[in-house]
Amino acid sequence: MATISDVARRAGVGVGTVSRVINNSPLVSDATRQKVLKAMEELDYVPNPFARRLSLGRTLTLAVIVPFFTRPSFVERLRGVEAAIAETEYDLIVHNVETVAKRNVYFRSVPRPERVDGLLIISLSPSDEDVARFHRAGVPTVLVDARHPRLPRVVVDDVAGGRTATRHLIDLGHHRIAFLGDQYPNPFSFTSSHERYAGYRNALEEAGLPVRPEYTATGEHGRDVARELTHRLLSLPEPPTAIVAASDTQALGVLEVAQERGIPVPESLSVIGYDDIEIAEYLHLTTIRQPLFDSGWRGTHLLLRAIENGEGEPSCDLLPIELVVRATTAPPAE
Amino acid sequence: MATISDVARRAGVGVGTVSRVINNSPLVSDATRQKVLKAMEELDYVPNPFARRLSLGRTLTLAVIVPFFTRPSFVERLRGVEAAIAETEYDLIVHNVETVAKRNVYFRSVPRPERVDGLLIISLSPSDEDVARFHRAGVPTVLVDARHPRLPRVVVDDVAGGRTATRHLIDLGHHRIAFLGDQYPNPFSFTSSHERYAGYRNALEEAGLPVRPEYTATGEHGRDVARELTHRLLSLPEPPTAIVAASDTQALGVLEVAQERGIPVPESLSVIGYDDIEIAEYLHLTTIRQPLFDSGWRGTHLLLRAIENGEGEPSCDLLPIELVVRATTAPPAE
DNA sequence: CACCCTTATGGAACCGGTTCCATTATACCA
DNA sequence: TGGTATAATGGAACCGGTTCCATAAGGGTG
Repeated sequence: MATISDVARRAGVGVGTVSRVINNSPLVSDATRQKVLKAMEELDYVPNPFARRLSLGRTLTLAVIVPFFTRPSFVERLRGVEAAIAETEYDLIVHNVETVAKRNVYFRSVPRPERVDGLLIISLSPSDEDVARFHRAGVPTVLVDARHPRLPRVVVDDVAGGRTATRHLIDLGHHRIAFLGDQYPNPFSFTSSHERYAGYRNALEEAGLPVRPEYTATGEHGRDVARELTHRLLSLPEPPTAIVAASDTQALGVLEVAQERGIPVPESLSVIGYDDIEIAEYLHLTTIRQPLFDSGWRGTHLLLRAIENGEGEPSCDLLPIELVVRATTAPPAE
Repeated sequence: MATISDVARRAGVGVGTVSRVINNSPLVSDATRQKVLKAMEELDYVPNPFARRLSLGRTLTLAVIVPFFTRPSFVERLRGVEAAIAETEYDLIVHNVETVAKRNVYFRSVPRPERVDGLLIISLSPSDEDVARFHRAGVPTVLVDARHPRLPRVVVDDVAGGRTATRHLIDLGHHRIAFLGDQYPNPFSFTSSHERYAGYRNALEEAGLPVRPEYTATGEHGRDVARELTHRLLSLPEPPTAIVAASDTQALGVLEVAQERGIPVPESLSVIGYDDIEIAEYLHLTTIRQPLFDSGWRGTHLLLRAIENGEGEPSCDLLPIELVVRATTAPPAE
């Protein structure tokens, strides 16, 4: 591979001049610039990025730590991140977290200034201790779909989302509304389901409806667990006429069980999901849409700005949610 | 940040010795090793990876070029890649391709020895010219779900998959079987749909059934286009009693249209998909399962081996496919 | 014409590691 | 006891860039 001094020799100039051409310095005459560009072309020269980074003292690398990057909602966020980074000179390294141990390892080993210029964390809320470490390391860090008062973040208002979903059912005339979500606390400290639950409670209270404890069903995230929970809810002496699911995936479990038990949706049971993943449209699932791609995109821009200008006061971008009414919600039977 | 000479100074040794400790050289006495480890601990020292790479002359980085990394089947392959790399000291850089222009840019700029130690290409078949360039650059390259005679690759036998799917329908008693897939040639040179089509034809011919041109419907990949194509097939004077779809996504489009037109599945129309993505199980879709995660995993190991031992004769790993019979296929009505 | 300022340029020093070579200390052997 | 192989160590050179500093050439001014 050709190096910068090969180019310098061929063009009959010094290495400093070649470097200046590479970095578009105005301190090069046009004639010289042409000579150098010609030599670079002839040698098929591309600067060694690692030498460049070492010398610049910047890594030109961003890392993202993301849990379960196969789940559709995380993939969509990642796509936003990728799209934003593709326009820059940064490389992106993705760290996929599937166990708490892995998360802890990454939280310790990734945010180091000699490793990355910035860190993006998706859907994982770091502890105070973690955040203190990030700050000590001096690595700008941005959260997407996660919270910490001392870090800039892009979030959607999950409380409002839960409230909107529940409100929609109340407006249709439902009184017996159940909530099905992730258990809380959970090993990863995922909070979104819990906040949607808070919104659910708010909406009930605002409408003067009781919050019946037997109508709260939580468990590990996933369709299979959601199925079990649904069976439990529908076997109650007085079963709910509507279910708010904390995610579309869980709503799928509900729909599946309803079908198995011969309960027509939406005639005898209304179901609302959350996320509006691709399959939701196919299934005509009423749901709460959140701007997944956009959250990744904006988080990345927040991070790039923090790297540019220093961190400043941690900002909090609140993205809007949107109710998408399809065919799984309707007024109750009676 | 502490550097290697800070550690050397603190431990009262030379930088060479510290480097030997870092790299587990046996040429360090136990006493010295302990002193150095203690100094590293106290200074919270971690070697600068970029300096290390520059000095080693290896990038310790692998790149993967993957199209549409939100599509479920690609995500699952990527997860296999990620899992294999997480066990090594390599970093992974993901390049997402959504346009032909982007693919061409990545095919030119990514495979450079000063940039990556190895390249993995998923589902994109490079041209002869591309491959010649890869070889000239001296970057070991492995294909997953793509083919080129001069590159090692991990593929599934798409012809066999298409034949198995079609055969299943023939065995059920169908005679009027249509194929719905991607158009070919297409801008990305995706070949899998076309090969599945070849398998479809083989199966028909083996069974002595005619290949009716009006039963071949191809178009851009996606559910919406699949819907249109399905409408066309079902509006034929003699509509098919079964449809082989080249992917689960396209099978979803078929199911959706069948439902809209009030055609019961599988009683009046059998549908079989391909991939066995997560949602297929939920929809009880009969399909061909291919080992997606495993393909990424094995491709990565092939690449690591090629980096270790030099490339040798390009190998071709053929992964098995499997028929998964669920509830969307049955004998024809009459 | 001497002076100063600006523009262009070459090249050494540096980024933080690895590795090779020279040197010293120790052990073993005849 | 001298000689030699071996283990342990320090440090210079190097990887391939960037940047700063010194220097030269040209242009304008009094």
